Parts: sequence; structure tokens; C-alpha cells
Amino acid sequence: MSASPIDSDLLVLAQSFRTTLRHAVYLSRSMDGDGELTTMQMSTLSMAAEEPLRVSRIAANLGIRVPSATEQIIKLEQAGLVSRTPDPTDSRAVLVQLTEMGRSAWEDAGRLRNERVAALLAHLDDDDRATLAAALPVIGKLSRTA
Amino acid sequence: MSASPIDSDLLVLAQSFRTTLRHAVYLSRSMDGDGELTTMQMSTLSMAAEEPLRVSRIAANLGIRVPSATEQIIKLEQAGLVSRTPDPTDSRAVLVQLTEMGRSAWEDAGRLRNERVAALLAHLDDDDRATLAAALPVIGKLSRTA
DNA sequence: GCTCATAGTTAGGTAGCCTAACAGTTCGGC
DNA sequence: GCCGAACTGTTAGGCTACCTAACTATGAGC
Repeated sequence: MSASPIDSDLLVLAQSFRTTLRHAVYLSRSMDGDGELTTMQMSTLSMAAEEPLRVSRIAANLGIRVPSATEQIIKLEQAGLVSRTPDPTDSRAVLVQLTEMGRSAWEDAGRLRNERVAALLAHLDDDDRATLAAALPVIGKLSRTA
Repeated sequence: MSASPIDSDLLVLAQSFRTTLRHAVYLSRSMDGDGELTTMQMSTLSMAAEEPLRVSRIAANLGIRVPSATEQIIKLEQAGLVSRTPDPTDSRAVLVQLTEMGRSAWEDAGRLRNERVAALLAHLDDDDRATLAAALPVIGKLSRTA
């Protein structure tokens, strides 16, 4: 509680947020080890599921460079999960969209993950679940701020 | 609310937890891009800061295999941040501990990250911060369950 | 039509993870 | 005591995902 009253409390919260986040990252990693699609692939498919996307936007959303995104997308294409077509409004650009197969693979994988997470959540009591549910939008807000 | 009352609600919560977590992962990644120590290195130093640790425990805590941990630890050793000494009670084992330099590097980096996160948290209002603070232990519990 | 910016791909390199194989240490059974 | 099984780390070799730099092709301004 010296010069800047917010600092001390915020730093304490920041510290425990960082620690928690670190563990959550390990948790999330542990959930994609067993199967078919990696977390990054899931993210890519999730984006493309909504609407056809440009490579550059996918890269930006994933926080990686365009060439890295191209690489991953080509793999997804080879796996038959997405298609790449030139953007009709700008032939420099490429639109990535889900194939029929990609959509069902994405849905299946999402269902599987949800079930796995739900199984974890089942260990919490109602209060904890309510607390968690309330905080998710706040964390989302934070991520968007950054 | 059919056969299994928990399922539906849990799955919904699971879905939004997964999405939030994904964004949080990107957030956390964006916070270690600019500097000296990676998140993994920070984690390793954090563990060693409390007490000397065996390689196998570090690997387990990081969720990686022992050889991968060895590799990272050797790099930290070469950077002068940790020392490796044989465990006096079991000469097969190796104890990893922070050097003077490692401790101050760890403290500096932690401080920097805390400040960066605190700056994000400053954008939230008091209610949101309270909500977040309440949820952190719950997420911690989940990570431990897994 | 020339120039400059933009969208992706290709090429080459690095870091971090993995499994498999190895070396040294401990411990239990005989 | 001593031999084999179990355990702790390290070494070796390979894979994947990321990066930067350089290139191709298209679009936009003058």
C-alpha cells in the first residue's frame, strides 16, 4: 500500500493467475496427446468451421507466421480435412474451408474433448462449477485485451 | 435433463472452458515472446527455487520426458542459472538447484511478467477481478485432478 | 505500363520434444 | 557377499512445428 495502491494487489493476483495459467496449459496439453488432432489443428478447424478463411488470418489467430500456417494447412489438406481455393475477389489470397470430412472430424474431436473435460468438471461441487463458469467470460475479456 | 442430469450442463461448461483455455494459452504465449526466459524455463526455475529437485520430478511436473528435461536443464546450466550435483543420498540421482544468478534472473523475469499481467488486470473492474480471483483455486483443483 | 504493396509458397535452419539404447547405482534374494 | 532386476540420468538419432529470408504472383496507384 505505498504510492500506487493498485499495484500490490494486482501483482499478487497476477502472480497466481500466471501460476494457474501455467498449470492449465499443461492440462490442456495433456488432453490432446492421445489422438488424432492437435490443439492447433482443432483451433484451425474451429475457425474454418464458421466461414472460409484466409491463410493470413489463420496465422494471426494462431499467433504464428504465415509460412508456418501454410505448412499446417497443407497437412490438413493432405489429410482431406480442408480445401484451399483461390479467393474469387482476390486471386492472391487463398480461402481455407472445411471439407465434409473435416467438419465431421472436427465435430467428433470436439465432442470427445468436451466429454473428457466434462469428466474433470464432474469432480467439482456445484459452487466451484458456478465460480468457474462466472470467471470464464472474465478470462476471455483478458485474452481479448492483450 | 434426461437420463444423466449432469451431462448436458457439464458439456456446455466444458465447451466454453476449452475455448477460454485456448485463448488463454495464446495469451500466455504472447507474454514470453519478448525476452530471455521461456515459460518452460520459468517453470523449471520456479520449482528449483523452492528446493533442489531431481530431474525426474522436473520432467514430471513439466509433463515432458526425462531426456527432454535433461536437455533443458543442461542449457540452463550452461547459462549459469542452475547447478547439477549428485544427490548425496542416492548417487544415481541429480539435484538441480538455482545458482545465485539463476535466482535473480528468475526473480527479475517473474517481476516483469507479473507487471505485464497486472497491467492487463488493471483493465478489469473490481467485480471481474474478484470473480477471477475466486476461480483460480478452482482451476488449480482441476489441473491437479487431471 | 511501372512501381510498390500485399498474399502465399518455398527453402533452409533451429529448438524442443520423442523413443531407444546405454551407463552407473541401488536393492532384494540367495 | 554377490548377481540380477529395477531405477536415474545421459546420449544418440529422428520428427515436428516454428522461424526468417527469398521468391512468385496478383492487385492498386500514378
